[in-house]
Amino acid sequence: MPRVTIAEVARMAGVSPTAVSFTFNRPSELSSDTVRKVLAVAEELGYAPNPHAKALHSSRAGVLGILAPEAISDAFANPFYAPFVRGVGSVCDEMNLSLMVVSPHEGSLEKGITKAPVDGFIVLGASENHPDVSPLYRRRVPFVIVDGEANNAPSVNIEDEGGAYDAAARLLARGHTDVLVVSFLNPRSHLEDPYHDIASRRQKGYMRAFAEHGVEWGENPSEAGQCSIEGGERAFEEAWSVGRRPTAILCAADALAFGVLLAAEKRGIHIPEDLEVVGFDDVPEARLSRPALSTVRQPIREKGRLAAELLTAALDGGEHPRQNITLPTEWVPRTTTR
Amino acid sequence: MPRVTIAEVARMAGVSPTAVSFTFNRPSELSSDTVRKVLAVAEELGYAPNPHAKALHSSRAGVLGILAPEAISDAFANPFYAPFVRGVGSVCDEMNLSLMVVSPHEGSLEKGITKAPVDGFIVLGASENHPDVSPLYRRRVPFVIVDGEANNAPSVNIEDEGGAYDAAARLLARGHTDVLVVSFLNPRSHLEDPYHDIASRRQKGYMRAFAEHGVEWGENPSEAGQCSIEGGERAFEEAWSVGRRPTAILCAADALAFGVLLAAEKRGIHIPEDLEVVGFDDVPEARLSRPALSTVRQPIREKGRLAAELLTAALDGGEHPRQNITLPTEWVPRTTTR
DNA sequence: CTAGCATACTAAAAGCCTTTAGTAAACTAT
DNA sequence: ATAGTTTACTAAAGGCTTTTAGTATGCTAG
Repeated sequence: MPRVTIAEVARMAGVSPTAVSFTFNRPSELSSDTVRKVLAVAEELGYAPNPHAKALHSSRAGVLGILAPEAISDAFANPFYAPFVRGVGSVCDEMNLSLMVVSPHEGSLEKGITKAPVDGFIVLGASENHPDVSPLYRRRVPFVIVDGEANNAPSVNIEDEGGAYDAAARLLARGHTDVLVVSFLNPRSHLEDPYHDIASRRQKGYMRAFAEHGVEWGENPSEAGQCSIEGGERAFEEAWSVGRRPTAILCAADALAFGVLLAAEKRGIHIPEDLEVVGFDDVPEARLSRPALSTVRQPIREKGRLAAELLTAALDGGEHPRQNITLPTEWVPRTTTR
Repeated sequence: MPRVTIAEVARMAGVSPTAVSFTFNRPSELSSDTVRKVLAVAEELGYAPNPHAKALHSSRAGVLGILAPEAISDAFANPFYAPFVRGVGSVCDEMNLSLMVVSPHEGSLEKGITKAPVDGFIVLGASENHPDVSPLYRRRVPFVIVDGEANNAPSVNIEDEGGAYDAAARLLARGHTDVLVVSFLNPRSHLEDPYHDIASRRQKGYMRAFAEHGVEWGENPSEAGQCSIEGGERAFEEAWSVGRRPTAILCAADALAFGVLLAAEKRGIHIPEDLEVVGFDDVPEARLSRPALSTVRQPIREKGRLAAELLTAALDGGEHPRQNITLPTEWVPRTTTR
């Protein structure tokens, strides 16, 4: 039993397929009698235009894609994603679009891209000139870069380096001499220009503060691998097990800081008395954690929202508006610092 | 400048469109020389099969849809979504599918459904016989029900009532006589059979425990509206402002409990000494909260994963395997209870 | 009474791909 | 040398819709 098609509805209603199409798309061209009749038949048969055929013709699927650099199940382990999706989603909600998450297929992001029925992409964590992005250029799929370098495409970034510098400087001003930096690996780092991915940007900020305060960078950073709570726990445990005993920890993401907090508690370490901990992002959970996480706030939802707005603008205008936005960060002191 | 089509590649490579199609889909039918030549031309021109055309023909888009009962930006305010998406995503990752989130368009879920280029839906929080679901039946779009009643379609549920009863009974056993219940409103509740949506199921469990312990149900529940941290804060504030002074609070979702915790702290209330708090779900944040949330665990990722597996099975088999799974819940005592 | 114009509708093309059925050439077996 | 098979490829149909260009009807205006 195949799907009901426009032809069947047309036949049953005694009109042409065109009339059925008009009923749904431009009812003003038809007499109201005809519209009523067609709608009745469509309702009875359970007909609705095939979205694929529609998209094929109009090359508008009504879908915004988020291009994630990692597997979906890994991505949403990072608490950054939920508020970001909320931001993108708020635009989708208003414009009646759907939201699609695309990740590498068989290890190849290009395959994921070419198979995805979307109108445009929000590219997360890759620069414009990244190999993974070039298929988008060549296929003329509109896109917006988020957390990556861009000169020709629109982009949304935050003050990664400045925010990190500020947090580190405040910490070091309290006289710490052994500070552990816990960082994560960009899933695309083997290809990425190291100065453009956000982990590197933040690290650069930390290093500048270290240098200014005459604190040795030393063995830093401890690599957590994936940006998740578990990653933070592992990084802490690893550093501790090789005898590292810092008096403060700078985490390049809140997710890592949560892991550090959990692991430190397990070791009976008092925070912030014995150990100060600082995060980055200010995800919604930061104010819930125990103790509440001092961190660098970036406006995550705003970022998602702006990215979606730039994308829809590019979609409508046909032209990339080439707008490169950098959002400010803000120091948020809570109770993991003194 | 239009997109590169199969015809153009064929012309440039000096072969038929069929040969180009075979190059991508059934290369074994072609000599390796031809495949190489076509691939070279395709690469040069930046060609990839148009996903809409492909989906139109094969009626396989390679996309799993999650049908959310609420706006995307509201949905992801509930910390339940991230782990659920991780579960669904793990199947997508393995099978090279993308994941789409569909919410009501112009207030109508049916519009969202008919416009979405997906192969099947995971329906969240609606029963099989819900009006929003009937378009799926009629269009013969495969779907799986999650957190809703189903007899003909496959479904995944948890022991909502049993888990809630257990949590409430443990609490009441400690002699509380004034217990506030904070619940949320199902976004579809105006249409939903009240005994099938999860808030009602959980409430039923609470009520049973109240009755067994001879505790009055009274003014309960306090409605938080949206299932979010902010909703929990509001519900707490509202109850407090009308003079309610319970010694324990049962929250129908962890998100609400987090809000309660935050609001209680603001009022200087000590937890668990002055007030015990219990959640439901055991979202990842529960072990981070301050104090750590005692709650009823449901295997959220597992639930998402199973739903996706049932859906892909239905997609492949053509037939609904009609499997109705109910997962167990588990009491997780942490430090918001004594 | 005829030219001109809305109105209501339709035929056919376009959009891009996959697949079925089929052809031509080269090879194998007898 | 002939029939049969395999290999490598193509023409054309099919999938479903939207849109453009056009037809038939009835109406208005001069």
